[in-house]
Amino acid sequence: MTGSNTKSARTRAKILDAAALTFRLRGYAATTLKDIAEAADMQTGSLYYHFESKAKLMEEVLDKGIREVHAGVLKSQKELAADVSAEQRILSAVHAHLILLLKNGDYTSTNIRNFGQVPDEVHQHHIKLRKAYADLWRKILRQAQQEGALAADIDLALLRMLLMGALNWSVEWYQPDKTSIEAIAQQVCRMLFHGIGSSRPLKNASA
Amino acid sequence: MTGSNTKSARTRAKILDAAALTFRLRGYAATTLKDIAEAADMQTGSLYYHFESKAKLMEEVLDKGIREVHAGVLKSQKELAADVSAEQRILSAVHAHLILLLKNGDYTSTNIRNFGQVPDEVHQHHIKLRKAYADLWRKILRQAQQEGALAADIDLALLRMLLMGALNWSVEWYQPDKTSIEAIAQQVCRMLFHGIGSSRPLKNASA
DNA sequence: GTCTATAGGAAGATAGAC
DNA sequence: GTCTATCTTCCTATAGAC
Repeated sequence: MTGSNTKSARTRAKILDAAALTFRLRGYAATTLKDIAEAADMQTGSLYYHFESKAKLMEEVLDKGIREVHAGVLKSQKELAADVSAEQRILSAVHAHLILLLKNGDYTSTNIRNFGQVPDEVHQHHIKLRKAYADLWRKILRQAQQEGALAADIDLALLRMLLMGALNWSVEWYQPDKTSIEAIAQQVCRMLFHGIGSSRPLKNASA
Repeated sequence: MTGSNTKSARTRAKILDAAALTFRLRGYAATTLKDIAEAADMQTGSLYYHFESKAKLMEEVLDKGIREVHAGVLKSQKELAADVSAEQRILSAVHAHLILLLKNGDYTSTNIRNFGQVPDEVHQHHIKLRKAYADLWRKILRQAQQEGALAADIDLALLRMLLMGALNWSVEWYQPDKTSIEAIAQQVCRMLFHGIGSSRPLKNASA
């Protein structure tokens, strides 16, 4: 019945939202079910009608976080015209990742911030989805390299991890009222493709 | 008496090491004083002779983590010959940061992984040291730009945060038996300065 | 479906013997 | 300085009324 619109489904969604928010702010262990219940305007005991444990609740939040960012990046790629450059495709993926992380964000950023510190069972359960998302990026980068848009000697695994790190870390510093997400994505890609050194190709490179 | 070699000081250091290790693995909230005591071969109650609370213990671990990486990067800069290029200086700083994070690492990586999720009091206490470390990087990058080694239109604040993100994230993926830290640092700097695009300046650029 | 009440356990911290 | 024992509090989870 996922996604149905019964009252139960709506309450369930409200709890999940509250959990994502609270987990993101405080982390898994430091979040109590009372915190979540308060954020969802309920009593602690009532949560158990919808979720069997704190761990299961976290599992769903983490899963939804990865699914959202995965779907967002995938969509960004499908919406591109067939003939756009590899740089455009990567810019689009970077932008989509940042949007999901920083704007649509409690689920995805809970995922980023807490993945390392959940109970083993939750961690294990979640690994497959993480890998699937990593595979999407592998594919994007590999294609760019095969087309010759990325230098042949770039280590794609290293590049991917550095890029994910640079992007994911933005949850720690991003301020909505400063630079726009789109501007950040553009600058990331410009530095990435053309380098920060003064000898790099100039100006119109990112147009 | 910090750094003295009395028995008390040695026990204190042993507890701190155990705490850094355990906090890094499990996070602040999920770590119990019993965990720390076990890792230090003591009983829980005995910890209180040396530290007044779990929060104070975390404060010291976090402080030591930043101090170590700050000192390491500073040392890397002082040891360079006066005439090395900006790229060399940054490579050296990147390398030092990674070494502290990945090799000498429980204090620094506890810091990276848990900074967002400690009690407010601990967080507040720690902000100054974080800022001082950020200032060191600001200075390194600004100087490189002033010398003309970084393109004039690079946003240094953004660059710094992206770079810290890319480096710090390595605690999540680094495997000691794969690529060496030195090789990672070199590749990071090569991609960073010259870009990943196929049009970038070739080969000897990083020599 | 949501509430109140509470069981059962573990956590941080303290007291006092040695 | 370190131990054992314990206080107090808070948390997850369950039971049963409504």
